[in-house]
Amino acid sequence: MKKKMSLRQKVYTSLKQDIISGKFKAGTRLTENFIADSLNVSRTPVREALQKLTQEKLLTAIPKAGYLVEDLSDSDIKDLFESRMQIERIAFQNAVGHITLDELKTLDDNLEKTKAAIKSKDNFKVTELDIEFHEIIYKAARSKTLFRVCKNLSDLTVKYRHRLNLVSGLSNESLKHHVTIYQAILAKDNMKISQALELHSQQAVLHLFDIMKKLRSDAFHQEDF
Amino acid sequence: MKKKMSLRQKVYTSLKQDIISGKFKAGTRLTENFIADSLNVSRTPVREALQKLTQEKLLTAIPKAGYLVEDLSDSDIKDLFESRMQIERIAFQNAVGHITLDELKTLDDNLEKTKAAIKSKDNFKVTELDIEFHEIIYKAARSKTLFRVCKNLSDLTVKYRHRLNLVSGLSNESLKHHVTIYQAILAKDNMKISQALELHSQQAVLHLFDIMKKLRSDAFHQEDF
DNA sequence: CAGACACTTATTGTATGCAATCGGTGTCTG
DNA sequence: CAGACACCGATTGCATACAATAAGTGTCTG
Repeated sequence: MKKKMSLRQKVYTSLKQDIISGKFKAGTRLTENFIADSLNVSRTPVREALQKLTQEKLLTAIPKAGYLVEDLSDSDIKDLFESRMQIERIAFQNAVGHITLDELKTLDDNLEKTKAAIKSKDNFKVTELDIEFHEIIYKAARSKTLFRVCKNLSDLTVKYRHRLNLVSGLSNESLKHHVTIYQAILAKDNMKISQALELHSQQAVLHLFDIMKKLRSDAFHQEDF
Repeated sequence: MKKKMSLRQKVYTSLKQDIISGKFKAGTRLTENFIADSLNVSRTPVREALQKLTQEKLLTAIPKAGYLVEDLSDSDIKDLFESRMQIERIAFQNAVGHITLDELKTLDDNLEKTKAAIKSKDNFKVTELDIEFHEIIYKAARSKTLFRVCKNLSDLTVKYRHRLNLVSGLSNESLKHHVTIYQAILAKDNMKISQALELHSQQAVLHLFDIMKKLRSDAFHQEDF
C-alpha cells in the first residue's frame, strides 16, 4: 500500500510528521538539497512537498535561504486557538442536528481509548485520538467546507496540542473537556457545547503560554556557544 | 515590478484569473504540456502552479489525465456559501469592535465606486470591488487566522459571485446588501449584521441555482455534435 | 580601521529528458 | 461477433543539469 504513494507524498508525510512531533525544533532551517539527500530522492518531489507545507503555514519560505520551522508568537497562538474555537463552535452546533448513534458510539470509544492511552503514557496515541475526537464531530456537521476549514486549523494546532500532552496531567484535563463536550452533544445542549469548547480552548492557550516560555528560554541558553 | 515575479507565480496568477473569469468553462481539461506550450514556459513552473490551485480546490487533479476545471453541484454551492457566511459572521462581529474611522471611510468609498462601476457596466470592476468590500472587514477583525480562512473561502466563491454580477440587476441587489451591512457595522448592531449577511448569502445561492441550471443546459446542448 | 567592492558559494528557479503508468484502440482468436 | 490481449500514445512522476540570484566573506583602499 505504501509502495503506491508518490515520492512527493512520502516526503510530505515524513516532513509533516517531523514538524508536528517536534523533531524539527523551531528555528530549524531546511533546504531542498539537505532533505533530498537525507531521504535519497531528487529535489523535485522535495520541492513540491515543501511548497505544500508552506501553503499550509507549517513552514515559512525564506527567499534564497531555505525554509524555516517556526513557532508562533504567544499572540499568534492565542489568535489561532480562539479562531479555531469559534469556527469549531459552528461545526459542533451543526453536528448536534446530524450526528448518528453510530457516531456517538465512536466518540464514546474514542474517550475510552484516550483514557487507556493516557494510562500507558503513549503520548503520540493520545494526540492521535485527540485529533480523531474533533474530526468525528467535524464530519457529523455534514459540510465539506466546514470540514476542510476545521481540518486545516486542526493541523495548524496539532504541534502545540501535542506539546500539551507531553506535560503530565494536561492530557487528563483535556480528556475531561472532551467528556463534557461529548455529554453536551448527547444532550443537544448548544450552550453547554459552546462553554465547554471555550474552556477547552482557553485552558490550552494558558498552558501553552507557560510551555512556550520555557521552550524559548531553553533555546536561548542553548545558543550560548 | 512584474519582471521580478517567478514564472510559477505568473502562471499561477494567469490560470487563476482564467478560472475565475469563466474563460475556462467547467469541464475544461488542462494538461501540463498544454499550458506550458501556450505560455511558453517549461512544465516545471506550470506543474507547481497547478498543484497550488489544486490545493486551493480551484482545480481537480485527475490521475494520468490532467486537471479539470469543475463547477460545484448545487448542494456544494449551498454548502460553500452558507459556511462562508457563518464564518464571515464571526469575522464581521469581531470587526465591529476594532474597525477604525479610516476603514469605515474606505468602506464608504467602496460603495460609491461600486455604484459607478455598475452604472458603467464594468463587471470585472464590480467583482473586484465586491471582493475588496469583504476583505476590508476581514482585516478589521484583527485576526490573522480568520483573515486567512475568509480569504480562502472568498476565493472559492469569486467565480460564482462574478457570474452573479453578469446578470443585469443582481449587482445592484448585492450592492444594497453591502449598504445594509455597512450601516449595521456603523451602528454596531450585531443582530442586523447577522441578518444582512444571511440575506446576502441566501439570495446569492438562490440566484446561482438559476444561473447554474441555465449554464448546465447550455453545456448539454453544445455537446450535441 | 571602516567601508565598499568583487568573488565565491549556497540556494532556489527553470528546462529538459527519461521512466512509469494508464487509457484507449485495434487486432487476433474462439 | 465478443472478449481478451497487446501495443501505442498521452500524461504525470522523477531526476538531473544548468541559470539566476542573493547572501556572506574576504580583500583592497582611503
